[in-house]
Amino acid sequence: MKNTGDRRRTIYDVAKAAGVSISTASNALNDTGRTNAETRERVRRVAEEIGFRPNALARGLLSKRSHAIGMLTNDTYGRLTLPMAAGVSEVLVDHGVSVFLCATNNDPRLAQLHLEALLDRQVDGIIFTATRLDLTPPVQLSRLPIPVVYVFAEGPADSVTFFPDDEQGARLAVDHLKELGRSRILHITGPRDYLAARIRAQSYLDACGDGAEAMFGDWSEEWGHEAVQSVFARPGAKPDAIFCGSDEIARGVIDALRDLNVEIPTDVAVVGFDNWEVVARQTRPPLTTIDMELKELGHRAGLAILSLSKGEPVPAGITKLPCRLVVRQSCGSPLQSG
Amino acid sequence: MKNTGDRRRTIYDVAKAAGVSISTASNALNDTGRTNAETRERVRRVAEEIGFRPNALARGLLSKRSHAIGMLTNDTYGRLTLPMAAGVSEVLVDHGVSVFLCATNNDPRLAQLHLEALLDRQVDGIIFTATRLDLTPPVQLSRLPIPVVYVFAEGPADSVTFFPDDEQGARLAVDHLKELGRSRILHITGPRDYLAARIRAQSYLDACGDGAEAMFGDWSEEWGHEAVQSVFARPGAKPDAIFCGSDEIARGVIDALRDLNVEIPTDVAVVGFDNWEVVARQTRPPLTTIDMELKELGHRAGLAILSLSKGEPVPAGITKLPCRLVVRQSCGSPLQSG
DNA sequence: TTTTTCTGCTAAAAGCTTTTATCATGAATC
DNA sequence: GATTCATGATAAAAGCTTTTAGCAGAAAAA
Repeated sequence: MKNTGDRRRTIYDVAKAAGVSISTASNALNDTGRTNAETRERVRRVAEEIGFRPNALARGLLSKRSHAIGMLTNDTYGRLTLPMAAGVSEVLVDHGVSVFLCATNNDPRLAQLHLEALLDRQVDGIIFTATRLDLTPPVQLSRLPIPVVYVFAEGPADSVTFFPDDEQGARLAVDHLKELGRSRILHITGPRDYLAARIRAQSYLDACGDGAEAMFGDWSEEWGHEAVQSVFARPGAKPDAIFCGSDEIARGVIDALRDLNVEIPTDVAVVGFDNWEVVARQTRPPLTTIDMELKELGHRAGLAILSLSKGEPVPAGITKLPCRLVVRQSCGSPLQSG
Repeated sequence: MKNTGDRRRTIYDVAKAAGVSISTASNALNDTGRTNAETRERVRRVAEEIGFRPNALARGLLSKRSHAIGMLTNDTYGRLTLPMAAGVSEVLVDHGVSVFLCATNNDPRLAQLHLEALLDRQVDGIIFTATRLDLTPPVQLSRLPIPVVYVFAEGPADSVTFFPDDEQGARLAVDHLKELGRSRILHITGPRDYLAARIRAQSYLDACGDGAEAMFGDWSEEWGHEAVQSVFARPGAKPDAIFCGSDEIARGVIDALRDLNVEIPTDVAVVGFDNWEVVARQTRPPLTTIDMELKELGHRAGLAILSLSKGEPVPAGITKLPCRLVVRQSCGSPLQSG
């Protein structure tokens, strides 16, 4: 007889069926107060039998913790957001915390609406995420009565923020190329006004020293193509490796190299950035690239907001999570190239 | 003096500040009962001043409607889910309804956990979405006390389900090619065990009649490439148009054609399916393709679950939403080709 | 035996809102 | 002047849970 009635079972039903008071039922179920072991077991069995599940609304109303958080994103496309959101949700579901997803489309009115809805719902915290590091939220998040964590987005100075470690990621790519014996490494990346592009480029320049060249453009395949054409058209030594600021750019680079009959990886090795599987797996040859560990970023943000919502201290400032090198075939193996 | 205290303002604070009772305050704010116009205004002004916002938990507890819904997805990647989720959220936020996003990763345990959490939260309904039409949920959704809507996923016979109209979408593609004077149209698509692939293929065969050929394979670029190579390697007439089952396949097709020095669109026109902008915009030439209107699908699903949760009737069965042709440059214009 | 301590349980309050039923008050009707 | 009516306000209940304070009974200590 599992909850066949039309109305949800309440703790009152449990108490009645077990022949105890409501408080005893509550104590038995939550292991609070003093309860006889035998009674406790009976209450629990009855609760199970009639399919009792506590009402999260009533619980939240009393405890002032709703065990829900809001995730505010201004990414419409979802390539970055969904893996992070899945990571957040995955790590929190085991703590009984659910996630409201709010897509703001970067529209301040929509963002404000979502924010108010979240506050009305007494969420325990908010995770703000964007599609780029240096984008501030479309709505004021700084004077909120609940904690806020920023992931892949710029927060105020003293806020808790998680970034992928673009500097380390870029170094990973360059070091990999160097280990394979490449020395003339070129960097083709996105627009200079993207913080991530600047960080990666600087890291590349620091690692490669003299002769290094970073070409800024768009986050597009077209730009990768165009950049390679211009580099191979001009006189002078040609690069033997290209480190790209994104997988899309890498894709354009690979296409252009093929058009020029340049062999990959024999003549030129290519490394991408993003590990956007659907692109990186499909290039010919499959692309060696840098994974930003978006899901892990989500895990960390989720745990951070969880701690903050419990009042536990979390170190403020920017935490950079290491990227991971994913080796496929666009650089060759050390053996091949050696 | 906007809520500078440490605790949220309640209706009790409003009542006190306005010098009325709690019930009067509630009536004034919600336009219920009988209230003097002057009192009503005063209460509202005070509420605004002290920054009162009703507690959704208390409200939901009483009304038994939480004004929240759950969205259960088994898509890890997010290319389909996030646009739909954004659509759902966008249409519901104006009705004061928020969306819990639950990524199940197709793991029954995780799905069960999420489902229970949603029920505990008294959500007003659940939207289940998958990455393919013929995938059933990883958890039992049929005997729930709340309505369920299926989007882009297979539901039980009498359920409310929304699909993109693959048949019409395929016809849109074929008709477009025919209008441009193409007659030998080939279809390269994904695995035969995907319902969507079968529907699109059948629609194509119906529209093209004799000589039409549908090649089933993978949803990958590689397969598109491979298929083109084999077709152009065998003797006989070559196609003057290729309708692809996905943009990724189309991308492989375009690459292969370029390798073969076949001009696009002069020699062969190409149409894709998905309007996955990041792919479709980046092919050379940019891809004419079919958009499944995922956001609109989300809108409709959101409105359906809203109606159902209010007890309003919603026609059961599968509703197919029309796809849209997005013309770029991979088919040429009627003028060019005419 | 009387007092203290412990055990197991319970009544009641609190959390915040909406709704129902009730209560004054002044105006209108008889 | 007595009765009805309409108005504007209010007290209290309901929704479901957890927690606090307290109560009875039994066991232990005096």
